[in-house]
Amino acid sequence: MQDWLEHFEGLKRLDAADRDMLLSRSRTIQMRAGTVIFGPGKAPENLLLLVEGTIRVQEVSESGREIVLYRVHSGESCVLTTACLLAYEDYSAEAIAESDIVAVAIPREVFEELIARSSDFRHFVFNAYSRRITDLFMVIQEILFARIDIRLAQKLVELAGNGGHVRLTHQQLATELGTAREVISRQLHEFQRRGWVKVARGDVELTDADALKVFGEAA
Amino acid sequence: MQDWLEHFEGLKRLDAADRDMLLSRSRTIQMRAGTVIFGPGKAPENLLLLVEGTIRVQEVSESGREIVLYRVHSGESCVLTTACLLAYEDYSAEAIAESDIVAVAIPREVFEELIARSSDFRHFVFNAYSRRITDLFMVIQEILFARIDIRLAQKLVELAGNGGHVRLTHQQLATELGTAREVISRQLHEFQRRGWVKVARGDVELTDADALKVFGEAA
DNA sequence: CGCTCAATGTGACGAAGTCACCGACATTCC
DNA sequence: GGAATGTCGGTGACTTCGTCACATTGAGCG
Repeated sequence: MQDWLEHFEGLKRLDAADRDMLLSRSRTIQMRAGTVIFGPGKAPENLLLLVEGTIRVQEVSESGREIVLYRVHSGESCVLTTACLLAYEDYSAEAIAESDIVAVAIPREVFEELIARSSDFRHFVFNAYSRRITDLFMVIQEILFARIDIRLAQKLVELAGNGGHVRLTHQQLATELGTAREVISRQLHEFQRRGWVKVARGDVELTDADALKVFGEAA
Repeated sequence: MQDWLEHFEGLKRLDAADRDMLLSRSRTIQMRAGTVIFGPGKAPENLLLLVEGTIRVQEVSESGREIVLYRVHSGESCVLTTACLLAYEDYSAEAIAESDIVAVAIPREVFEELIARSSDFRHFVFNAYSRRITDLFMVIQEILFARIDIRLAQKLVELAGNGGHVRLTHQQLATELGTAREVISRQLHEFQRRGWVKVARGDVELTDADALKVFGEAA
C-alpha cells in the first residue's frame, strides 16, 4: 500500500515533502466489517484517512433506536476522531466499519505539522469538517420537518442500485431514518399497495422508481 | 476597541506578531439585535469572532416551524461561516443577532495565514468546530430520543435566571425545542397543575425548580 | 373606552412511535 | 425429513406529538 495517497482527491497536489511526511510517518491499518472504530468510551488517538471501504456513524438511544448520521467513504477523513480528541466524550455516537476497511492512521503531531505546512492539507481537513456539519444540518432538517413517507421514498431511490433493489431489512431501513421498524413495514406496504415497490424478505424491489422519486420530491 | 483579544480565552496566548496581525488586519463591526448575519443566500465573506453579545443559529421549515441549533457567545467564533464558504449553500439555516453585537471580521487570507502560523489559533478554531459538532449531535439525540416534557423541563431549568423566571413566550420556547406552540402550552399547563411553575403572559415562573430538575433527569 | 394585535386556550384530528404478541421463513443440527 | 432456534416481518391497540381551525384573553394605544 504505497500509493494510497492517490485515493484522496484533496491530497493529490501535496508537495513532495508533505507527501513523504504523510507516507513515512503514518501506518496502514485494516479492520473487519463490523468493527467499532470509536464509540462511547473509545476515542481514537489518530486522524484516520479512509482508503478502502465505508464507515457508518450513528447514534443510539437507550431504548435501542438508532439513526445513521453520515457515512465516511474512501478518500475521506474521519474528522470526528479529531473532534473527539478535544471535546466532551460522552457521545452516544459510534462509528462502525460497514465493510472491511483499510485506513491510514496519522499521529496527532503529524496532523498538526501538516496543517501548519500545507494549505492543501488544510483545505482537505476543513472541507471534511464542513461536509460533516452540513450533513448534520440536513439530518436535523429531515427528522424534524419531513414526513416519514417522503423520507423513505427518497431513501429507497437513493439506495437502490441499478437493479432497482434495496437489500436491507426493515430494521436497517428504520435505522437509516431514525424511526421504528413497524413504521417502515407499514409504509412499505402502502408503497406496495400503490404498485411502487415489491417487498420480500430483506429486499425491496422498486417497480416504479419514477413514481417514488416524484413522491419523494413532493417536499 | 483595542483590546478585544482579551475576550477570547483561546487567543490570549498568541505571539505578539500574531496578535498584531489579528489586530491590524481585521475590522470591528457592530450589528443591531435581530440582524440576520447569515441565512439562505447570504453567506458571509469573513470569519467572525464574537466580542460582545450572542448569536442564535436556527433552522426553519417551510411550514414555519423553527429550532434553535446552538448559540455563539462572546469569546467564540462563528465557524459555520467558514463552513459556508466551502460547502453547499442551500442551507435553510440562519444566524441571528440575539442582542446588539460587536464582532471582529477576519478576512479569509488572514485566517489561513494564522492557521498556518499559530498552533494556538489552530486549537481555537478546531475547538470551535468540535463544540459545534457536539452541539449538533446533542440536538439530534434530543429531538429523536427524548420526550418533550422532559426536554421542556430541562430547558426551563436551564433558562431560568436566579429569579426563577423564564421570560419567553410559548412560541419562543417552542422554537428552542423545535416543537409547536400548542405543545408547549399544554405541557406548561400540566407543569402548573403539578405546582412546578406558574405561567403568565410571556413569563414562566419556576415555583419548584427542584421538582423540574428531578423530572428532567428522569431521562 | 373600544380597537387591534399578539399571546394563549382548546378540541378534533392525523401522523408517528410503542408495546405486545404472532406467524412465517431460514438455518442448523440431529 | 423434522425439530429447534433465531431472524424477519405483520398487526392492532394505544400514546405522544404535531396540525388545524378557531375562540378567548390581555395589553397597549389612540
